[in-house]
Amino acid sequence: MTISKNTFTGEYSYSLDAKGRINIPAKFRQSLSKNNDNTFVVTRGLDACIWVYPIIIWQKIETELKNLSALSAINRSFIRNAVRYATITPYDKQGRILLTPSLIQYAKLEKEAIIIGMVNKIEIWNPKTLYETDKQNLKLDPSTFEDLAEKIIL
Amino acid sequence: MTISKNTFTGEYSYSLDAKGRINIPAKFRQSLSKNNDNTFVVTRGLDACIWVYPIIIWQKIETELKNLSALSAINRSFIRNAVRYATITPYDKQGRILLTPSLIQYAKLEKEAIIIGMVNKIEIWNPKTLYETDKQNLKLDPSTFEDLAEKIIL
DNA sequence: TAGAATTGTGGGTAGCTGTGGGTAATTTTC
DNA sequence: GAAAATTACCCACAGCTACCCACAATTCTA
Repeated sequence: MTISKNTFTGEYSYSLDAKGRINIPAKFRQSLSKNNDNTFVVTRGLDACIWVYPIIIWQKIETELKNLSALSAINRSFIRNAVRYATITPYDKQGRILLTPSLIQYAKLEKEAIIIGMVNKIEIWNPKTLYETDKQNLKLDPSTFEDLAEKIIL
Repeated sequence: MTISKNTFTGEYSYSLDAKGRINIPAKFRQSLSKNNDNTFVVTRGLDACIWVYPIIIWQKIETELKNLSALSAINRSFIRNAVRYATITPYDKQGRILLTPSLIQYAKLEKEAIIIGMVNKIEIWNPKTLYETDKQNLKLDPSTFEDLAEKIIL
């Protein structure tokens, strides 16, 4: 099989229900390798969104974090945000994961949500916040974008 | 076999059906190497068209994206824009791929569509848009082409 | 040139997906 | 320890998608 596992692409529109559950797109679930045990890890993203990792990938990240120097301020901040709010969440028979109230509040999620595949992780956004963030990003240094694009996009 | 694999040339006219499916020219499918599993990746082009990659080629892009650190906001934004419109699509027994409504809208596709081989990827255009873009490009500074000519031997 | 195979296009349907809600089990509170 | 609140697990169902078949037009072959 050539299709790579634990890799996610595409943008989907889903809805958060009254119980705080949200469906993970079927395509994403099918992309999971079996040793994930139908389980994700959800945590705060560095943007105002929720990050969802296959548990296998998350375990690698944890290992790397242990090796990071605690001296750097950015590392400390990253560890604090990423690890502290991380929750292990298996999905139910319908393919939904349960989000904690804290994460829902952090991402300002309401009923409507955008789910984006980010290659090795998944992002869950409030559509409005995503739109605002997109607008902000246009102001980032365009030459860096072009450098990246020339290197990566064929 | 002399023609190199995963390489596409020529221009074809095909039609998008009511379900959003479009046929990939048989010659293009035959050019695919077997490890593609009859699968393409479709995404937004930089022009108002749809880009179609053999999945093997796309996976190189994915690998590069995975190596970008998520600590940088520019990287995150770049990854998001690069993959958010990308969908993995195997073609059916008749050789058709399924386009998402979002992509169809982006390329302003109607029933008639032009499919162009662009060496390592394929472009799908609305004929009108292609015609307009061609006209625009004639107005570009001819020295741009000369710069390219120095880099690439035709 | 005639027959055979392939190609492009249309449509039907079984099964899956996304969403809502119910109930029993568990935990919390007083 | 009993009542209340929360959680985990189950079922239902409408809408959609993936897959299948059909067929005409074109291309290939002998």
